[in-house]
Amino acid sequence: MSVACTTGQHADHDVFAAQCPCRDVLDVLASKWSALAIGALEEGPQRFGALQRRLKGVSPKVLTNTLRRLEAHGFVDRTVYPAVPLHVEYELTKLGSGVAEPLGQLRAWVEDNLDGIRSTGVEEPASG
Amino acid sequence: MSVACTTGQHADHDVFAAQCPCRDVLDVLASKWSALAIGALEEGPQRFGALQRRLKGVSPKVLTNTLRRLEAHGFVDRTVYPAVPLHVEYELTKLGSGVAEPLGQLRAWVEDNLDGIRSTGVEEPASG
DNA sequence: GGCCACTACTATCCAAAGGAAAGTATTGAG
DNA sequence: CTCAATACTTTCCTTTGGATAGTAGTGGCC
Repeated sequence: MSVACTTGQHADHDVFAAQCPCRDVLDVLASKWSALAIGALEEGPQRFGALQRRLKGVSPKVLTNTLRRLEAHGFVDRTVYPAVPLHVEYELTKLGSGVAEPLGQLRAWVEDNLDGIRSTGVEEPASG
Repeated sequence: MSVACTTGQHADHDVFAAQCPCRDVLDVLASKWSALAIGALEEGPQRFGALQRRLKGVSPKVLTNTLRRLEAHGFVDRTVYPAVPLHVEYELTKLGSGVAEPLGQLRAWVEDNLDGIRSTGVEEPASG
């Protein structure tokens, strides 16, 4: 039995198929900022500003976009407290907590194996 | 001088840090086509054309780009057999096989949970 | 009353990446 | 010379990512 995409016999879901909604979902989840945002939210509900500080280097536009996409797919809940100053909280849904596991393993793998990975900025040994 | 990741102690590696090479690696791996390409290559070495057929809907430009990025980071090996017609084979390195695990779990999660996920095409329910 | 700080975005401009379709290079068959 | 096969590369256009600045609402300060 192969261990590839067709591991399960559930329906006709196949990430390798162009027309499967899987593809869309994979596109949303398999992104740097989604993986990081979901990872940050594993620590509990957080506000926009806190997420911005946690995901160092993210611009507010991209963070908003990321969170809205995750919200649209049901991975995070967005709650507005109309207090002063405005207060918005993001938290993982049950679905979001579920996907946080494989995403966390990916992040952990990267951190664990970084030393064995060639980085993008690697220079070719210029001989001479 | 060195950022949190160049010390050799993976305890210092932090994907949430902007300057950490982790970020680069995560960016390469956490993409739709990378996850799919690595998944396809789990089944064994494959040629460009085979990968193109397996990753349904991918354009040759994007597939080339994806494979070259994975190669540059040491996740796949590219072997050219200068026969006629030209023959090129891609296969996972040891590193690639390692990351195939968390990536496979992500793909599997998507396929398993698709029924509970709101798809992209969903419009915001105009309430009121 | 006016200004600043705080919070959460939204807008703008530019560059990089994604995607569809056609073209390139090589060589044997006909 | 064209046809076929393989693996890209090129072109054009749209989408997304990224840096920076501006918007909106209210309380505190002076």
